[in-house]
Amino acid sequence: MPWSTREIAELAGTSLRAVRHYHDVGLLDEPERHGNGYKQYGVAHLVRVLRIKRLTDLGFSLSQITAMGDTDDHPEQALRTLDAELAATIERLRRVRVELDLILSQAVLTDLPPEIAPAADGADLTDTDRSFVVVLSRVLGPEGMRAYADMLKNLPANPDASEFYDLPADADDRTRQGVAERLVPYARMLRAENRGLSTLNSDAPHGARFVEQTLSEAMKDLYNPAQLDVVERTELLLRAAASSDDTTS
Amino acid sequence: MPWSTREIAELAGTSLRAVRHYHDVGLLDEPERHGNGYKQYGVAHLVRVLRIKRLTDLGFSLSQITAMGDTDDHPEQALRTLDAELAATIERLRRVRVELDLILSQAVLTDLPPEIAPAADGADLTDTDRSFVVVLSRVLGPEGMRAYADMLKNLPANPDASEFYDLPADADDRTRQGVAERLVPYARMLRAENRGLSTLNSDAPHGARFVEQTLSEAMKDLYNPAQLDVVERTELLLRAAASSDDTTS
DNA sequence: TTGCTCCTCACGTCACGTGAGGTGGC
DNA sequence: TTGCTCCTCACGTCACGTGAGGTGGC
Repeated sequence: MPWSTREIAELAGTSLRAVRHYHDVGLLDEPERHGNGYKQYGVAHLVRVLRIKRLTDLGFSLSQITAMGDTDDHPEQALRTLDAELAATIERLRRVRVELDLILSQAVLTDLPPEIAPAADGADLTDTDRSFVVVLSRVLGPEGMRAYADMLKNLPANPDASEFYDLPADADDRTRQGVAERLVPYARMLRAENRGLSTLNSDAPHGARFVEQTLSEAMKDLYNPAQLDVVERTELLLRAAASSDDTTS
Repeated sequence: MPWSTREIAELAGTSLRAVRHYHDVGLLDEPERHGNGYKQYGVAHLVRVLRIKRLTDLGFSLSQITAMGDTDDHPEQALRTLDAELAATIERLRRVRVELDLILSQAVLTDLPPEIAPAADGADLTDTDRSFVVVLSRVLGPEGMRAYADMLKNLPANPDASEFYDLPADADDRTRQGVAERLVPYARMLRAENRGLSTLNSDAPHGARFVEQTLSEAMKDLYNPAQLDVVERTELLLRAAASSDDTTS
């Protein structure tokens, strides 16, 4: 007595549905049928299903197996190609694991890119800053990001910064001007450290113009009107100081 | 000016369709729209998409990311679980590669199981035998297969075997009887070697009864009527000899 | 009017899993 | 009649890819 569909499936260590699927895609010939319509599989079918099972277990797709045909000889080229693909996949997964281990060991935030994360660990960033850094990381290239990370590391603690972060949206004119003035020395220092960063803009993935637009967009989203006004005022004060330097020199 | 769908996609290093898919599955809130119906994304959206991108790159599924929610803190348990899964996947792929290398170095047939392949290399099997071995390999467990492989290795070359393999389906009675008689000594030897194999039937995956039915089914498919008849005659001759041993002893 | 970008359906991919609904022999 | 196995549709899965057909501002 020949085997039923369930039986070859079990003999081959696969599923009923898989065997039927192999019929559907033309990988496996349909066997003769009994009077009641039941399929009757023979040894040839079992051998075929076993071969398919071995090849899928190795990682071949059904279309690749179709391409190999029904011959006994092993397709050396296909095996070598698969081997190379497996090697590449393993390498990729290994790298992912290295990154995971890094994240786990440093308790580093998952949304910060790995180059910046260690630096950000030292300087304590607000949520807003963190968002800003995330945007920066995509807008600058990896080179720019390294420069930025360096800057963060060398950044001295700034007592006036919290005054800026805590500034309410409806702060009055005098308050804004005061904060801006106290920020000038700090901003000047940032500028000095910052040279490398601005020149690196040119190798950013999307071009310098795009970088500026994107960052200004990000700032509009992240800071309130009073803070944006303070940034503008600080900018003006810096320029005024620079031009008075020019005239006095 | 806020970002368009294509723009956040590019900023996040993903595709237009992926961003829309994240909306569809509720991973990403839809932003405000412009008068013409165009979506307008802000920094919060970009940060969210970047987070999704990082997590999918690490290997999380979208439903896992959904389960993590929108919080900044990294889900330590999820990261550890993923790490373990990656380790397991890498191990599995490594084992597949070892098997691939074995197949490649030995030029071994892909449809023979690895335990038997080296043995089969020495004894030269016909196509029919190979099919038979493939069936055997599934029907006996790995233990049984090792025993069978041992038997194959110790199998002395048999000059009368080819007479059996070449037997035409319409061979006459006398020819069949002759072949059967010449096979008796060889079959007796096989039986002796074979003890271990028969006792191992009990630990086969499907039970001893199933093993016998399956193998007899395989033989009916693989050998012609004359050959099957010879097998039966050899069997009878062996039994007759055994019982005459009993009476004489 | 011609291009370009945006939009919303909606089907396709891959290797099956999982019922739904019906049949045949005990 | 009840239970079991077999059969054939046919929709679901997962993370999007890929047109199809239409709109709005230059």
